[in-house]
Amino acid sequence: MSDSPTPAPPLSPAALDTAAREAIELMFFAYRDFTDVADRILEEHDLGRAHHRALYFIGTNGGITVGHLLETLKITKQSLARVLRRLIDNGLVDQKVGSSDRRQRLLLVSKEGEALLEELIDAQRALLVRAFEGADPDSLSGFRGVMLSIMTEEDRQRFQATLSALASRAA
Amino acid sequence: MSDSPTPAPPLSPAALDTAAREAIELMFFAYRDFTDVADRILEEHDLGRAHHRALYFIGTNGGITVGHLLETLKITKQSLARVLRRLIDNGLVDQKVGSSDRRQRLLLVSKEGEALLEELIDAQRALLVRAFEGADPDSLSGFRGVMLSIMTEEDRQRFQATLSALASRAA
DNA sequence: GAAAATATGTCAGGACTGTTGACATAAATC
DNA sequence: GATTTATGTCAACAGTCCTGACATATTTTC
Repeated sequence: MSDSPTPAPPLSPAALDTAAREAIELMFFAYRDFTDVADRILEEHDLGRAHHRALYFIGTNGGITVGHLLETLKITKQSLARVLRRLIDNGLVDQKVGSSDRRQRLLLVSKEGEALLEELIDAQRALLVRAFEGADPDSLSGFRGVMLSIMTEEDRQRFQATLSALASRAA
Repeated sequence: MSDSPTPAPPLSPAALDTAAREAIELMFFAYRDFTDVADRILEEHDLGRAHHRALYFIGTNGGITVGHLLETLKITKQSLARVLRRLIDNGLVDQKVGSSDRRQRLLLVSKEGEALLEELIDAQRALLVRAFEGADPDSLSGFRGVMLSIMTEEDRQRFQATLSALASRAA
C-alpha cells in the first residue's frame, strides 16, 4: 500500500479558464516541436507527414484493412490512395489479400518500412522521454489523463486498442 | 501551508519508454480533436488553419511586426503574405505603420477579427476546461509541466511572453 | 550624402495533402 | 442473379508550405 497524499482542492472556474487559455498555446507549441523531430527524418526520405501517419498506424495495427485505416486517419480514400501508393511503391508497405474476405487488402509494414518507422518512433519517443524524465510520475499520469480527456470518446477507444496491441506484442 | 504529499518514486527507464511510446499517440489524437473544434468554426468563415494561427498570434501580441510574426509562426513571408492578405482584405486585421521604424507594418486585430478570434478561443478553451474539470490541480500542473518540457527552449520563452501579455491585459 | 542593410511586398512555380465527384472491379451477401 | 461492400483510380480544385527572384521604402553605416 502506498501513502494516500492529500488531494489538492479543486480549482476555481476562473483558474480553470486561465489554465485552459494558456493550454491553447501549450498545445500549439508542443505539437509543433513534437512533429518537427519526425519531419526532419521524413525529409531525408522525401516523405511527408501523411506518409508518417499511415506508416505509423499500419505498423501499430499490422494487417489493418484499408477501410479501418481510413476511419482511423479520418481522411478520404483518394487522399489515402496517393499516400499508400507511394509507401507501397517505395517498398515500405505490403498488401495481402484478406483471408476471410478476399476483397480486403490487409496492410503490412515491410522490413524496410519497419526500419524507418522505428527511426521515427525513436526520435519522438526520445523527445518525450526527455520531457518525462524531469517530471515525477504524478505529473506524467496527469499529462496522460488530460490528454485522454481532450480526445473524443471515439479516439479514446482507438487509443485503448493500441495499448492492447502494444501489450500483446510485448508478450 | 498545505500538506506535502509523499512524492511518488521515479519511474524506471523501461516505464518511461512505455509511457513515451503511448504519448506519441496521445499527442496525435488530442491535437487532432483539439484543432477540430476550431476547424468547424473556420469553415463557416471560409478560413483555414493558417489564418487561425496568424489571427491568434496577432490578437495575443497586438501590434506585432510582420517579422516577429514570421519568427513565431516559423513560416516564410510568402506563405504568410497570402494568409495575411486575406485577413486584411476581409477586415479582420489592420496594419499600422511603425512609429519608431516606419518600415514596419504593425499588425492589429480589428473589432470584427476580435469577435472571430474570441469565438475560436472560446471553443478550444471550452474543450480544455471540460478536460480539466475532472482532473485535480496536480494533474493539471503535470500536464502543463510536460507540455513545457516537450517544447524547445525558444518556444518556451515565447510562451512565457504570452503569459506576461495576458497578465498585463487582465490588469 | 552615398552605399549597404533591413522590413516588407509580390510574382512565379512547384510539392504535399486534403476535398468532391464519377466510375470500375472483384468479392460477399441477400 | 441482384445488390452491397471493399477497394482502386481518374480528374479537378483548394489550402498551405516551399524556393528563387525582384521591387520599394526606410534605416543604418561608412
